[in-house]
Amino acid sequence: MKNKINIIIADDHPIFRRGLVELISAISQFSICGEAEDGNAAMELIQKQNPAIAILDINMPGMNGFDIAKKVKAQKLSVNIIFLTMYNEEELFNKAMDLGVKGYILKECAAKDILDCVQSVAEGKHYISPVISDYLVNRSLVLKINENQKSAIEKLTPTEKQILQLIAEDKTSKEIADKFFISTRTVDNHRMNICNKLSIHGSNALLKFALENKHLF
Amino acid sequence: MKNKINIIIADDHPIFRRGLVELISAISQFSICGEAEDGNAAMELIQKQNPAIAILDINMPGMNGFDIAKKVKAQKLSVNIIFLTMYNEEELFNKAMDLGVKGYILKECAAKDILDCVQSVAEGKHYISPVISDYLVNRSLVLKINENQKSAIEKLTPTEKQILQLIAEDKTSKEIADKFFISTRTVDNHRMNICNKLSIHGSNALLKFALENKHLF
DNA sequence: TTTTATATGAGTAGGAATACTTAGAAGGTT
DNA sequence: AACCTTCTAAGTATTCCTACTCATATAAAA
Repeated sequence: MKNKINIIIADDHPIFRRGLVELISAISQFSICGEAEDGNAAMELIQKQNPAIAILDINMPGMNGFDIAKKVKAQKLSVNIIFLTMYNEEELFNKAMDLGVKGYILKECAAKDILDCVQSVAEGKHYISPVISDYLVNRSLVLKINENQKSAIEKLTPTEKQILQLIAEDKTSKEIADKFFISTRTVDNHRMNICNKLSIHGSNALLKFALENKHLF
Repeated sequence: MKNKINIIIADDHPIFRRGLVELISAISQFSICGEAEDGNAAMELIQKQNPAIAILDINMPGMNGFDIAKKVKAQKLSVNIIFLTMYNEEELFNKAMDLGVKGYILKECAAKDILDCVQSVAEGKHYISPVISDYLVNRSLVLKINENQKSAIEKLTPTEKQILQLIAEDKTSKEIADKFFISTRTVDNHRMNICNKLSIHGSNALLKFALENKHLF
């Protein structure tokens, strides 16, 4: 391994930090190029050392992990951030994802998990503690809300479904009519029938519905 | 624990299956109510035993894991499915998610991870092997495509951004005008300016853009 | 056989967004 | 002082969609 992966670690618990440093530096591929016990020191380290990865405790004196992630994002620094946290809360996790944090692991995780995380992030991938992967699924699928609509979609006739499909693909009524060699008025009628069956109303209601639910049909 | 959680296990490797059974049945909360070494047997077990959880190998003789998941979905059975697989491929994972599979873990995972997975799924949550959580993030965020548009959004003036925000929230020009006590014509002009800056054209172009990119602003 | 569902087409009305032009007022920049 | 940006506003025209009603043909179902 010629080029080691530079990592900085920030955690205000000395003993935990010590354990983490030893765990990671035991891997020849990784190199700890800095340690910090508060957020401000961590931010300085990131700016000066330009590490590949920064492992940050969320709760720290001075700047917390989120403050650092925001600043990194604003300044477009290249460091990949891993959050290491005690608590398992959906809101914190979602905020972290929005800030582009690459790794999110709980402190209760096994040592192997933490190393896997650093490895994955070093390869440019995300790594999320599996106990919080449920949140991630909630983010990506729209499960609950769409359960009703899902059954409503089943009520549509084949032609109606086809038209809904094309609406989701950004086609106008005229384009759809031309494609099927039918009148735009027919398409209009189908649109209205679909609206009624799905109980949606208002301007561009169908387009909105189609865009938000195209994964369902 | 009065009511144990009933689990069936299907895997065509006897030794692995044996290990899994012992691992899980060691937890008093869990009860193995059936074992199968091929997909058809597994499907029968699910239908007869109505277990809370089915742990399925993807590659099995007869029906594979996906076939079973499809049938379970079609028949609306209440069993929660966990996939246990050797290989780490994004397509398989995405298919599994679409079929409503609750747990997805690699066989290389630690015993603790597998137990955590069963526990999470028993609680109705999802549990995804962290080494594949990257796929999940790719599903939920639209990262790459929107990188260009991200910079374009920066060109908007504060007022324009605010209006774009409200468009994404499903407000009409009139509603936006009323909210800010300005003319709808002013809002119209802002809309047009935004369209020009973002280089988007066509009917309802802004609404489409706003809905697809609301996570960016 | 009567009814129902589906697909087709049209009339009329109005709301909403896009497209393009012009223009005044307020603020800061050079 | 001249210039530029931003926000404000209006005129005019067109396209698209929604809303409601009516009508016909066909095929399936009761």
